[in-house]
Amino acid sequence: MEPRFVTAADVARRAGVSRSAVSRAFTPGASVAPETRARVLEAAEALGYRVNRLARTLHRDRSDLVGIIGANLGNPYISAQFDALSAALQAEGLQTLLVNLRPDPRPGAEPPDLGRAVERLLEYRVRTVVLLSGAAPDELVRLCAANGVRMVLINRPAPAAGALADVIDSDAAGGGRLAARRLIAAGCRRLAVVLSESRTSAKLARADAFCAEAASGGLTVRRWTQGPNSYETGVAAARSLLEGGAARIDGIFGVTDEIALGAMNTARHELGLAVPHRLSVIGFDDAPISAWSSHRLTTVRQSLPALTGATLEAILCPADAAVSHRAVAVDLVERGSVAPARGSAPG
Amino acid sequence: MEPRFVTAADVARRAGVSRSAVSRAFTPGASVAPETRARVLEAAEALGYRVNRLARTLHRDRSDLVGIIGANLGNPYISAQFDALSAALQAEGLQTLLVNLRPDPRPGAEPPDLGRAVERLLEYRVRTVVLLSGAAPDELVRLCAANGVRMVLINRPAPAAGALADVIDSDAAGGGRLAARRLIAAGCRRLAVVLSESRTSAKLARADAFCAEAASGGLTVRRWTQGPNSYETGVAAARSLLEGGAARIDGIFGVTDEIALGAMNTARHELGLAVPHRLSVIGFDDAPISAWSSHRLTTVRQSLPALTGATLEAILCPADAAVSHRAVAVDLVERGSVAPARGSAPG
DNA sequence: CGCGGGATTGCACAGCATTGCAACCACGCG
DNA sequence: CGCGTGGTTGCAATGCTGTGCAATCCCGCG
Repeated sequence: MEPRFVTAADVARRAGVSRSAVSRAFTPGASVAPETRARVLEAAEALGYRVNRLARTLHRDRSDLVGIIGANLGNPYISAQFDALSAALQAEGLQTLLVNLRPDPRPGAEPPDLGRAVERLLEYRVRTVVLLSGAAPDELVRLCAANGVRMVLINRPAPAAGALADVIDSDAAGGGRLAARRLIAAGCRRLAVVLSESRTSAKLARADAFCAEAASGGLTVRRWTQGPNSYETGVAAARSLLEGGAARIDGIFGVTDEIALGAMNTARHELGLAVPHRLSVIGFDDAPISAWSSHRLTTVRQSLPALTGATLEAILCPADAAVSHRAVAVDLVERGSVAPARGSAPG
Repeated sequence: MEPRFVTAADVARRAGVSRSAVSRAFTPGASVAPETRARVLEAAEALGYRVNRLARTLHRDRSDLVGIIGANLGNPYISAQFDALSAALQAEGLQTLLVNLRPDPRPGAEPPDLGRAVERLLEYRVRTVVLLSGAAPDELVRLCAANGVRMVLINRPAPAAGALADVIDSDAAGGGRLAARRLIAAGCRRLAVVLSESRTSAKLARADAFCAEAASGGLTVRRWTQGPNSYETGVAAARSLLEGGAARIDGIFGVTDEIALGAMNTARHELGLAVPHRLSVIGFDDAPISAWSSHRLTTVRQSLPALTGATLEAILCPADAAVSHRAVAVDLVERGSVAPARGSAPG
C-alpha cells in the first residue's frame, strides 16, 4: 500500500546473498566475484534499489554535502555565481545544500540568523560550508573548525580566527583604485560612491580604496550609504545625489553592478541625464546583464570562472590541508558608461 | 587531534544519563523530567552537540530534504523563483537540495541527464522532488511515485502518468492569448513569436495560444525557434527577423522575458528601431529586471508569490493526499514596450 | 592426494539516533 | 501499610549501510 524505499536487505534476499555482498557490489574496488556482483545488480535493478547516502554517511567521516549560505540570490551576479558553483560541485560528485539568508519581508519578522544557518548545516554533517553572504563571526568559524568542517569565505572579510577558514577574495582594493583612476581619467571631478548599509563585506574595501585613490588625486568623494544591497539602493542614491543638480556629481562608483545599474538607469531615464557625457558610472562584478546593450556598463570584472575555480579548489582540498588564501585578480572592462579618457593614457 | 562530531552517547556520558534520555531531551513532547532535560541540554551545550539529521532520517519515513531540479539558474525569473522558493521552504523547516541541470559548456561534454538527477535525489531520500526545468518523462514520475516521493512539476507539461505528480501551471494559453490581443490592439499586423528549441515546456503552449489567437484575428505569425533558452536567443531572433527590414515585423512575443529583452534591446540599440513606435515587444514572466527603467517591458505576469505559494502548498500537503493540479492566473502588466491600444478597448 | 594461498563471502559490529516496552520510582488513597 | 497509578528512565531492537575478521571455497602445486 504505502511504498517504501527498497533496502539492501531486500536486494540480498532476492539475489540470494548476504547483505554485505550487496554493499560490496556497490562499492568500487571491493572484493566481489563478478558473477555475484552481476546477480546483485540485476536484483537491484529489478527492485529499484539505490544506496541510501544518508546511511552511508554515518560511516564515512565526510559527507558529499556542501552547504552554501547565501542571500541576494536574485542579484544578477550572485545568481550567476551560485549557478556556476553548484554546477561545478555536481560535476565533482558533491551535492549542494542551500541555506537562504534572505530577509523575510513581512513586518516584524526576525532577521535571518547566520548562526542558526551554520548550525543547521552542521546538523546535516556537511563537509564544507561556503559563505556567499554575510560576515563570519569568529565564533562560527571556530564552531565549524571544532566539528572538522572547512569553511570557505568568498569575498568576506577574513575572520580574526583566520587560520581556520579558507578565504577567497577578489582584489577589492585594486578594483576600487581602478574605478577611481578611470573616472578621474574621464575628467570627472565630483565623485560619489554608493554602497549599502551591510557593513561587513568586501564592498567596504572597494569603497575605501576608491576614496583613497581619489584623495591621492586631490578629490574628495561623496559617500552615500543606505539601505540593503539592491537595485533600489542605486535608484535611491541617484535620486538623492543628482536631483536638483546642485552637487553636480559627475562620476558614480557603485560597489556592485546591481547598484550601479540602478543609479545609471535612474539618471538616464528618470532624471534625463546623459550617460556618459554628463555623468559617468562604473560598477563592480561584471554581471551578465551589465553587458546587455540596454546597459553597456563599464565595470570592474571579477572573473566568474576564476572565482569558481578557486572556490572549487578550496572545497576539494584534503581535509587536513592547511587553509589558504586565494586572491582573484580583477580588471576593468570598458563599455559605454564612462566618458572617454582624456589626455595621457593611464600608467 | 582530528575533530569529530559529538554524538548523543558523548552527551549521555557527560550528563550521566542514558542515550535514550538525550534523544528524548531533543524531541518535543517526549516524556522527560524537566530537570533531566536541563542537565542534558547543558551537557550538549558544553560539548557542542547537535542532532545528526542524517541518522534521524533513518527512522522517520520522510526526510526534511526537498530536491529541486533546475537549469537556467541565471535566468532572471528563475533565479527569483528559486530564491523565493528556497526561502519559503526554509521557513517551514525544510532544506533545499539542489541539482543543477546546467549544460556543461565544454565541447564533447555529455548533456545533463534528468534521470540521473532524480536518481541522485532519491539516494538522499528527499521527501519531494520539484522540477523547475526539463520535462518529466513518465518513467521518472513513476519512479518517484514507486518510492513514495512526491513530484511537483512547475510549468511542466503534465505527464501521461498524470495521477502521480502534482502540477502547478500558470495559465500559458491565457497568457499567449493576452499577448496576441494586446499586440493586435496596438495595430501590429506582422507578428512573430520567439522561442527556444527546448520543446518540452509550457513555453510551447504560450506560443501556440499566441498563434491561434492571432489566426482568429486573421493574422499569421512568423515562428522563430532556435537555440537554448537564453538572452542570446532573443538577440539572434531580432537580428534574423528584423535585419534588412524586408519582413517588416512590427510585433514580437518572446515566450520568456529574457528572450523578449534580448530581442527588444537588439532592435532598439543595435538595429536602431524605435520601440514601441516601430516595433512592439511583449514578454512572459514579469521578471524583476523587466520593470527596470532601462527596459519597461510590457509582459504577461505570473505572480511569483502565487506561484511560490502554490508550490509550497503542494510540497507541504500530507503524503497520502491525492495529487492536485493548481492553476496560477496570469495578467498583463502594461509598461512601455507596446504601442498604445487603438480604437475600442479590448473586451 | 595433501596443503598453501588467494579470492569470496558471511558474521557481527560500528556508526547515530528513535522508540516500544518494561522496570522503576514515588506518591496518594483506601 | 499495601496497592494502584502516573511519570521517568533504561534496555534493546530498529532503521540502513560499511567493513574488519574469520571462515570457506577452490585451485594449483609439490
